[in-house]
Amino acid sequence: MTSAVSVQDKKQYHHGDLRNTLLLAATEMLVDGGIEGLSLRKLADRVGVSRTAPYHHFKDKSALLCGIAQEGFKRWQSRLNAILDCTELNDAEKYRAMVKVYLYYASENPEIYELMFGRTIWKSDNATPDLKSVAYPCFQAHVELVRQWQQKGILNAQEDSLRLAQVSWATMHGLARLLIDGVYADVSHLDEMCDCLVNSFIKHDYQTK
Amino acid sequence: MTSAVSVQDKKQYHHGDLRNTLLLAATEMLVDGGIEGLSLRKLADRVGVSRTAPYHHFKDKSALLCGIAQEGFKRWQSRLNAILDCTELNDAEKYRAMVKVYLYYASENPEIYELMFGRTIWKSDNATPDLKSVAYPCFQAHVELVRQWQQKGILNAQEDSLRLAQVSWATMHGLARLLIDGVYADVSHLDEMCDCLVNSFIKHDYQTK
DNA sequence: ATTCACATCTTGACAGTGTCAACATCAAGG
DNA sequence: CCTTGATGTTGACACTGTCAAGATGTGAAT
Repeated sequence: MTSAVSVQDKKQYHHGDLRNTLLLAATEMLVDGGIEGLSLRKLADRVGVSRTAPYHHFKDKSALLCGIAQEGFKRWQSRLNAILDCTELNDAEKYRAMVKVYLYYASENPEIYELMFGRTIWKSDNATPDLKSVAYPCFQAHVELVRQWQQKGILNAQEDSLRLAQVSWATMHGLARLLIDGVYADVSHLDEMCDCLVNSFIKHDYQTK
Repeated sequence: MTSAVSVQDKKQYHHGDLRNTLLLAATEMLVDGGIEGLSLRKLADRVGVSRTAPYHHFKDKSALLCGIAQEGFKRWQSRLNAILDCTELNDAEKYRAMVKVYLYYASENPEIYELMFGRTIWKSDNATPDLKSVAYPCFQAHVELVRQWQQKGILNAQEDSLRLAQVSWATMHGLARLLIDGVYADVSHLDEMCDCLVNSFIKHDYQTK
């Protein structure tokens, strides 16, 4: 019985799981307080560790934010897969469902969404290689989806798949930004806007709405 | 001839036109250096005035940024009007032209665009009343345009005008953000993306491309 | 013309930030 | 055992936005 109470009671010099603890606490602080309100010093304080301790786990503040964004991508991807794997939906319904889930995810996690796709990380190439290795395939998968939907006659097959993927993503992205930043749109009519979006891209035969 | 040389030579205690000078210099600093690189202190230094002088002309940093954004809205509106007033374009061509000019304006003035529509100002309601009085009518005008295009059969008349205005604006906005922030799109295929965007919204009879 | 009020500009100060350098502590392996 | 490297700590620096108090000039009213 060398140290029976050490796990809980003893304040240990080495934290043991600081990296994860930081990511978790930072995400919490992000939810209430926003990116602007998140400082490394307050974060360290909250976790009960010195100001510069985080620097042994993240190169700089930007790297920490990339870590949070990464987690955001994973959660989005699992939500997306849940839709694509759903056997009760046909392809057109899957497209509509994807759009709605995308926008609900964005409006429910505005700060994380900002990190995933905002200038904070991407402008001036602050993105970690790790983050890129999640973010890029995420879009590649969308391009592939668009291609399939085009083949099935749901999306306009005359357009180049990559361009259509960029434009359709941009529409979701733009709507998400307008909602999150509170410019020209708010969540009160989110469903209607989603339907309007889907109807604009989907071929008329499938506009079951 | 009381003070013939005073305008240029004398370093005066009172600047005389500080507000405009600040706006101008800040815009310059914004172009090279980005929002992150613009600090009130560096700005004041550059203009040759003390740190806190700007506070007599702008309530805080945010108010200064609002001033720049306001100027951005004015310039965008004049560009838009130039298109709408052009007699050589039919209505469908005007829509296509608007989209292109919007995206070129955004990609040519990324930092100003960020101020006009980005979270820096709009998140947490930092926008000046003055700014709002330019930004809101700007969207109202877009709604009205959409309504007219619907009546002329260019845009889908079955959709609610407001929703369609939000979604179509969101598409331009989203594309602009992807371009500016360097996520999933770059300017090298801007024209193609614009055409793809227009084709997605415009009725088939008018897709002259 | 003098005075008074006000707009404008200044210096000083404060709390906060990210990050580097130097040092302390501890776990693990030769 | 003792060295090595991962991890945590304190001190320091330069930078930020912003407030308070005082200096300076301008214009209007007396």
